[in-house]
Amino acid sequence: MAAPRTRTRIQAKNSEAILEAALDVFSQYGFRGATLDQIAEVAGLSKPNLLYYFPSKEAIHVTLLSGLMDTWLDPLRALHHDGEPVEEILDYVRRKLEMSRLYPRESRLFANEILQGAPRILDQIEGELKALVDDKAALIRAWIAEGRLAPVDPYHLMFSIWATTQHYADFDIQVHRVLGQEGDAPFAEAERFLTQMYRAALTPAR
Amino acid sequence: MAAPRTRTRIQAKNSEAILEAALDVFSQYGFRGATLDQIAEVAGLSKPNLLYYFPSKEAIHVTLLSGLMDTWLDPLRALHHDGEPVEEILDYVRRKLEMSRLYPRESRLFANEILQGAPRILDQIEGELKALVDDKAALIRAWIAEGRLAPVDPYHLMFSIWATTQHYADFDIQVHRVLGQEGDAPFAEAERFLTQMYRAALTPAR
DNA sequence: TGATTGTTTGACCAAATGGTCAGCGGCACG
DNA sequence: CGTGCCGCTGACCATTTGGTCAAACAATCA
Repeated sequence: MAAPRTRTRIQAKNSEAILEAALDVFSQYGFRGATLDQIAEVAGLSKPNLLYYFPSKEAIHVTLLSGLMDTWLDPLRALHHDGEPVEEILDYVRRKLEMSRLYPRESRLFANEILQGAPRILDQIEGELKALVDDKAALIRAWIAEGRLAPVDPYHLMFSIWATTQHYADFDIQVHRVLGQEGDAPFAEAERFLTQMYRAALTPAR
Repeated sequence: MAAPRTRTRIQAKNSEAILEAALDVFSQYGFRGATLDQIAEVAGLSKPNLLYYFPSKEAIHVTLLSGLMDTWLDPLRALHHDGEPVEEILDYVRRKLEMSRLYPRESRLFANEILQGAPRILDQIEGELKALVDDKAALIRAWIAEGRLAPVDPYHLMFSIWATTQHYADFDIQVHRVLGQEGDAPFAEAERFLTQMYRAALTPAR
């Protein structure tokens, strides 16, 4: 829709390069802070050429966000009702943390957008996202009713998982500076900590 | 330093109005996305008048951030070594959550700055913040050594507290839309959830 | 080869943006 | 009451920004 249908190789290559560059720039400066010139430079294209592939700055941004939401929800979709509840949720935490490690720019793009009031993805939040969350909240409530999970508010449980895992992508600079570490070390530590915390909080008393 | 020394009443009033307006605008759009015209309009002053009180856009931003860091660390400073460790930390969580509820703009301003690489507060992060965190981490380690707290990584514990509490300010729109609620209701629920979660995770096995 | 379609760009534009400045008005105080 | 400083503003400026367009250039295929 926003991008021309990817027919030729050139189109495929350049559209990809633009989105890749835009992800870099938007995720760092937010929508209003990013400029087409920056994106063009990172993409190795001229500004008019960008606008040959996308009708506007906003179209690039929207394309990125839409394409992203789907991927972003995958870890939650994979929360299945078979399996041990506590371990299922711990797996979800690990998948979500892995997303932060592998796709920090995507996480920041999201954070930026929501910080600014989510003007371009409110629909998806109230639609897809809410529907999926409601669905999984019901699953969690069922587990709790069966006594297989400590009684916790499923919505705030999910919020806390989002917050703690995305923190390592979004606040990456702070984490590294406070720890005085570099690279992926914090992620390994975070996995241990979060596993331990959520296991303690979710294991039902017996 | 950045603002002229507040001598007269007019200066006090206008400097305050400018910072208040700037907090509004910067916290919503980030530094690059905010404009002086916007700030001036919100403050009810003319743009040249803004620049009579502050030498530049950046000076306003820096003034806000510097003044903020101190307040922001207060809840952590209040973590005392006397008292029951688990309850001390739960109090800290509640204070931090209360900050998010009362000062969401401040939280977003911070989030925006860190998302963008914290160019203007890296020093304070590596200085004040790190020093305070190191100090409190030692306190937590001592509690653990005494067997009064479950053995957890103190740094990642603090990260998780920051993440979960600030989430309710920074991702406020998402929280409200997913819950289908308005107002402060999510904060009351969050307090219950976080208290429960951290109590479970921090209470030592016996 | 030539015609057609797809791709790229330099030059340009209007609007917005951060910032300047000369001067005007008003408040305070001797 | 006058004079001097504080507060304020309209007009202005250079630069940046999103976006346009005609024309040049490349790829493809009959």
